[in-house]
Amino acid sequence: MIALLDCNNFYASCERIFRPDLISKPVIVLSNNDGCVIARSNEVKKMGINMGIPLYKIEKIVRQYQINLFSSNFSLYGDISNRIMEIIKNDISNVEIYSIDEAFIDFSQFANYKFHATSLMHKIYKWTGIPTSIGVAQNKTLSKIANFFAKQNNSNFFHIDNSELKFYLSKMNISDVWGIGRQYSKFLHNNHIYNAYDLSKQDDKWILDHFSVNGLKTVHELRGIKCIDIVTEPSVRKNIRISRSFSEETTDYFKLQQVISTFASKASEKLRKQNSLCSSIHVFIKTNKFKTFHENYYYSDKSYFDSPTNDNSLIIKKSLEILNKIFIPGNSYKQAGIVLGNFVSIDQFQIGLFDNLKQKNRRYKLMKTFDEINNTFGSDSIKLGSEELNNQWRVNKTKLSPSYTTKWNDILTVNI
DNA sequence: TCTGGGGTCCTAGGACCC
DNA sequence: TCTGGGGTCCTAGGACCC
Repeated sequence: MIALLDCNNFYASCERIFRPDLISKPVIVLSNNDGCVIARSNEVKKMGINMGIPLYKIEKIVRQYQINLFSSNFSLYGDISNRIMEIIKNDISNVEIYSIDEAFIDFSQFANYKFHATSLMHKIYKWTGIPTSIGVAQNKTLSKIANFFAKQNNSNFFHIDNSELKFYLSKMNISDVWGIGRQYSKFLHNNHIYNAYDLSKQDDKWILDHFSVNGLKTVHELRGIKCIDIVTEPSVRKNIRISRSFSEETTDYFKLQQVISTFASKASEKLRKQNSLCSSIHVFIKTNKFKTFHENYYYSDKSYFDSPTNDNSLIIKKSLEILNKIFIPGNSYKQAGIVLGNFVSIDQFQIGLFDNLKQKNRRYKLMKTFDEINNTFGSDSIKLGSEELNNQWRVNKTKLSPSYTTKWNDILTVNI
């Protein structure tokens, strides 16, 4: 038996931890630059405000119902998430942290699912203030569905037995099934398949012809067969991507150089954290796609390193070379990003024929010290000269809450 | 009139997830 | 005026090999 634990309206709930006055009031969390809605409290969901809608389209309703808006505060959400996952892992060993607010938990050792689920949710709420719900079923896909019903019934817990599959799957819209996205839904609708039960009855060959093997796994799981395992070991990233939209468009090459340098530096820091070296780097800049009707708005190129690296300055240097190639003067850019790829583990690194080992070791030590300083004294304590000193023009977060749990300066003061 | 068979590797693009 | 960010996996097709 597999349980899916899901934090209810996670980002909105995080904002409420230190603002209990907002409990049962409408709360929205916005994307970077306060652009789109990325999390909604139940009150907001009931108003019919959809996920991903741009803020400017709902301004009237926001004013009318006095919805509380927040800029996204990922250091807060990440920290709360870590605490929740620790609580779960303390109790149960076989856990897959699936996303910032979800975990698959092996429940097969338990006889009384409801008892264990309820006590876990109770503990999480007591220790962190985050409300959660748990769905239990035969496999991952079905536990997602059970969780869906837990939320729908406001019961926080739901168990689906294999004998009840027909009943519940028939009530499950095809587009709400895990693994069925917009394109697949459209295709299935065109073929008169509307709910999860319909899908589970389809012929294997037909599924394989129109979907990938993952589609077939989903269908088998709907039939109650276990196909997708719990992955308890956190996997090493295969790509590291950093990109941002800007609050103001820019034509300034120098500004873009600073932005790309900063992204390259941050990405290489992540790379070092997971003990990897990258062999390729991909840089892109975009003009405003909502304003560009005639031509291409996406400019990018990819380049390879002679020898895999996680050296800040090499990665920055290469990224700026690419920027120089793709930059077109006169264009007004709205977004930029970099992706590091083709990783090798630092332990399995093959020394190149022309590598200067002594130099490499010195750089390695330098990077280590660089990271140690930033870890000890806070990120951005030191950075390379080509990076931005401040990025105030770049990202707009006017409604940012304090980082209550991760910054000394933001810690809560209690007056007695 | 007419051009084999069997394989690997890489990449771009498309699907999905949160 | 104002539209996010960061991932994974699979497949088709091209290039190349013998």
